[in-house]
Amino acid sequence: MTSSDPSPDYDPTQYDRPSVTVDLVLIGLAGGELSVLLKRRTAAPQEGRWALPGGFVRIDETLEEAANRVLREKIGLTGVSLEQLYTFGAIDRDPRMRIISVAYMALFDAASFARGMASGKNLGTASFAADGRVRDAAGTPLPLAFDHATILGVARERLRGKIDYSDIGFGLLPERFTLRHLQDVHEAILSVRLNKPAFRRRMLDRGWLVPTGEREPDASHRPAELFRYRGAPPTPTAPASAGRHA
Amino acid sequence: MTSSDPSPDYDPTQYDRPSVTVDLVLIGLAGGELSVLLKRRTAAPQEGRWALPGGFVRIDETLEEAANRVLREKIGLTGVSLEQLYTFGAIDRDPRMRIISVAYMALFDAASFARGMASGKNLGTASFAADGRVRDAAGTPLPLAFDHATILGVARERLRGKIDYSDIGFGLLPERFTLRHLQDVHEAILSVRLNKPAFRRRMLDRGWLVPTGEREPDASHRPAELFRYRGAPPTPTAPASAGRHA
DNA sequence: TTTACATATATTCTCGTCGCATATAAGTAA
DNA sequence: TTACTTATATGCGACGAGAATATATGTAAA
Repeated sequence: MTSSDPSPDYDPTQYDRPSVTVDLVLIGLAGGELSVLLKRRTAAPQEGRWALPGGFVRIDETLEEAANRVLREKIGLTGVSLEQLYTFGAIDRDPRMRIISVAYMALFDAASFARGMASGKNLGTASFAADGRVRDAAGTPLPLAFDHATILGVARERLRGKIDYSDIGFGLLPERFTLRHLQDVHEAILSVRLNKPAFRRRMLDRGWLVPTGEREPDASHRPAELFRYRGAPPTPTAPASAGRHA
Repeated sequence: MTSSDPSPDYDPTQYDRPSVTVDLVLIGLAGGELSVLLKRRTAAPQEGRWALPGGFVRIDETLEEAANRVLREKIGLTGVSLEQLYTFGAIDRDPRMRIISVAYMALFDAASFARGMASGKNLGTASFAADGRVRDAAGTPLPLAFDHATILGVARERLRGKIDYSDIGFGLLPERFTLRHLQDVHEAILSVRLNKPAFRRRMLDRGWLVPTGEREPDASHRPAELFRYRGAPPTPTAPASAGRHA
C-alpha cells in the first residue's frame, strides 16, 4: 500500500508475495516494418516458444535498474532510454507461480538492434505489424509465450499514440537520417501512407531537425540531405520518468 | 520474468520478494477544480499526513481485482472504471520495506465523490491544481505521504493528455449535464479557458452527445439543454485495459 | 556529351478546423 | 414591459494539412 493499512497491526510479511519481473519490448525497424527482439525459450514451460527478454526485479534495485540490468546482461546493450509501458498482473499468466511483470519499451536504430540480436544465443527478431500478428522473416506467424502477445499489442498502441506529438520516432533512426527515413518510421508505426510535402513541412516547422549539409550516400538518384535530431525541448511539466501514455 | 531465466535451475523462491500494492487516485470535480480523495494516516510512518487509499495485492487476485477491492472496502464505492496509471518502484518509497505500487485512477461525478468521501473516517478531499500543489478547502498546502505527490502528478498529466481525444471527461459528470458543465471539466483538467462556440461545435460534431430535450433546472437565466453521453464508440484495436497514456 | 529517369525539394491551391466577434433566443427579476 | 444574464447560432479570418504540380539534382544509359 504505502498509504493506509487495513488495521494498525497488519503484518504483510505473513502473506504470500508475488514475484515481480520486468519484460522488455525492444523495437527496431527492419524492412520498413516494426520489429521486436525475442528470445527462444529453452526450458519448460512454453519451451520452444518465443518470449520477450525479462528477469526478476531484485530487492535492492528499482524497476528501471532492473530493466537496464536485464538489457545489459541478456542483450548486451546499454544507455538506452527505457519507457515503462504497463504492468501485467493476471493470476495465471505464468504457470509456475504468481508473477507480476512490469513491461518496459526501448527503441533502437537498425545497427544497435542488429548488434543486440547478435549478442547471444536463441535471440531473434520478428516483424510486428498492425494486425497484431508476429511473424518471422519468412512470414510465418510466431506463437509467443505467456501473455507476451498482449504486451506487444500495448507497445504498438503506445507507439501509435505518441508518434504524432512526441520525439519517439527518432529512437528508431541512426544519428543522421533523411526525411524519407523519418517518414518511413512514421508510416511503419501508423501503418498509413503519409503525404510527403505535408510531412516534410510539419517536421521542419517543428524545429527539431538540424540540417547537416551532408547528403545521403549510395543513392541511385538524387541524394537527400541528412538531418540530426536536435534533442527534445525541455518538457515543461513532466514528472520524472512519467511517460505520457498516449 | 515470465520469459527466460538466467539459468535453467534458477529458483526465484530463494530471493527476497518485494511487496506489491495498489494505490488509488480517485478524482472528482469540486468548485471548478480537480479534487482528489485522500486518507489521513493514523499510524507511523508519516502519521498525520494525507495519503492515497491503497492496499496490498493478494496472491490470488489480479491487480484490477485488488484495486476494485480496495475501492470497495475502504471507500465503499464499486462499479467504477479503473485505469492503470503507472507503477512506482523506488527502493525507499516506503521506509518499512520494499514496496512496489501500481497506481490506478478512477473518475467520479460530484455525487459519487461526496458519497465516497463520507464513507469512512479520516477521509478528505484536496484540490489538485496545475501547479502540482495539493491544497485543502482553505487553500493550505497539504503535505502528502510517501511519493504520493509524484503519483498525483502522473495522474494530472494522464488526464491532460487524454482529455482532448478520449471520453474520460464524462467520468467526472453525472448522467445528464450541460455543455457548460462539460466545458468546465475540460477547463479544470487543462487549466485553460476554452472558446465557447468552438468547444460546443467540436463536442456536438463528435457525435457523442445525446440531447435529452430537458433543460437545466434552477437556472437564474436561460436554462441550457441537458445532454447524455452516448457511450464510447467501439475502440477498434484497443488491447484489453491497455490505456493509451497520452 | 547528351538524354532519360528517379527522387528530393519547393510552390500553390483548396479545404476543414479553430479562435474570435457578433447576433439572436430564452429564461429570470425588477 | 424592461433590464440583465446566459444559451445558442452564424460569419469571418488565420492556420494547418492534403493534393497536385513544378523545379532541382543526382545516376545511368545512349
